[in-house]
Amino acid sequence: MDEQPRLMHSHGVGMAGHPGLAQHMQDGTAGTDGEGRKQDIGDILQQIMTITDQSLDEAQARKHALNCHRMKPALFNVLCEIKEKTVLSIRGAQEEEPPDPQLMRLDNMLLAEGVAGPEKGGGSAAAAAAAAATGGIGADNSVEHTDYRAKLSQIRQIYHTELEKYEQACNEFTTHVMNLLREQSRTRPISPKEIERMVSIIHRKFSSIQMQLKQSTCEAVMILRSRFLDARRKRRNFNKQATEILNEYFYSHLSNPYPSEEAKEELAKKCSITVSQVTTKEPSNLISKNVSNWFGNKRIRYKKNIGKFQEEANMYAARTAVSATSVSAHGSQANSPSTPNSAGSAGSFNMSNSGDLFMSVQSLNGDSYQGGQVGANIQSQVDTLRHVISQTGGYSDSLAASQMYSPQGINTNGGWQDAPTPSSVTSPTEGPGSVHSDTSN
DNA sequence: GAGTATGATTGCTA
DNA sequence: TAGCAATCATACTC
Repeated sequence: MDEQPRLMHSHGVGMAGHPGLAQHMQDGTAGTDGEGRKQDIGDILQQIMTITDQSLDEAQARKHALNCHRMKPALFNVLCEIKEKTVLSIRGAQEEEPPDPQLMRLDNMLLAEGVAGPEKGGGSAAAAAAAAATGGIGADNSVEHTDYRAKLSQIRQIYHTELEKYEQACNEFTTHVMNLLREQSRTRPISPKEIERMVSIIHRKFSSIQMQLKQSTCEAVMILRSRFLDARRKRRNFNKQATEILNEYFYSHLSNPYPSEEAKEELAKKCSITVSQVTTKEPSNLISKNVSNWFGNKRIRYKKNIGKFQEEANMYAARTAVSATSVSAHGSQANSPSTPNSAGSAGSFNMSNSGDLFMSVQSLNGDSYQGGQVGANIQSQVDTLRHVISQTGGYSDSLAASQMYSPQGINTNGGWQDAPTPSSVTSPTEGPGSVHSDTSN
């Protein structure tokens, strides 16, 4: 039996937290004979093997007895030697891992959004950027800005609460495992490296949970951002007055409903179009863009379904006609909306009183109307009067029976005949007067 | 909740 | 680049 010298030799390995054990081991083997030791080791091993079958109290008592056993230090020493030999196998796992690039991306994003790191006003930078994208000013916007910040702040709060919980749980669990290992180190050799490794395993597990938290937080921020920035979600109908003004212009320029840039801006101002209704990416055209949209939609929808717009056209035509008559009768020189594209237009666009329209004066179709300074150029007055006349049967001879009203300016191809710019109006396959609907709706 | 109205966007053309 | 046509997405109405 060549074990004796090894049993006697202590390497002092695996005494973590228990420096006294090494000394105990060195002292514990003196004065024993070979046969007796064999018996003792057999007993100890037997007791260890059966300890799990016992009750907690019994096991504790047995453990205490084992710890006090005279052969325990020798056995412990053997275990230390074995441990020393096998420790090489776990060395590879000890190496530092490079930081996870995905985790870094998530961290960076959370920092940029103001969710992680120091409080930066609840993501005000991001909110400001988003606000800039939608125009940057206006009461609506500030409300949305506040809303965005509140929601971001909520996300931040949840994130930090959860993170704190995870960290606390991680610390508790680590402490628990370390205590367990220290306790176990009384009966089996456990190196500090082994404890470190165990701790790092625990940390890795918890950091993967944290990564999930970071990922879902990022997703929440992205959803919030996209909702805040998505202009389509923020569509607001123009108010009634704005629609009146735009319709007024449209029907009074039916022969050429293509307002110039200046006219668009003037209309936008008159309509008090809010920032939330301006969603172009190009700041230079912020205001007139939605007017362009409105006219674009109007032209197409009017052309597609003239029948549907008949009544509306009559109403506005009548209003404008009355206005023109009134203006003419009073000999006033009303400034009219400039329509550079339309022949005969003159003067600058001025709808200064259009906000007070439609009061007191009875129009041809019974609507009330204020004979104010409605901006209408000569061409548009002619258009309107023709329209009214056509409605009252004045042009009946020249109109096909199916065409209650031949819209001024729309040619047989569906385009506005005297409009120089919309040269691409070629697609309608049915003539004006046929009823379409906006197919998407 | 379904149907409709309407402002905005996208892709294309001239 | 403006405008058309189709489409989307939301608001509004019943």
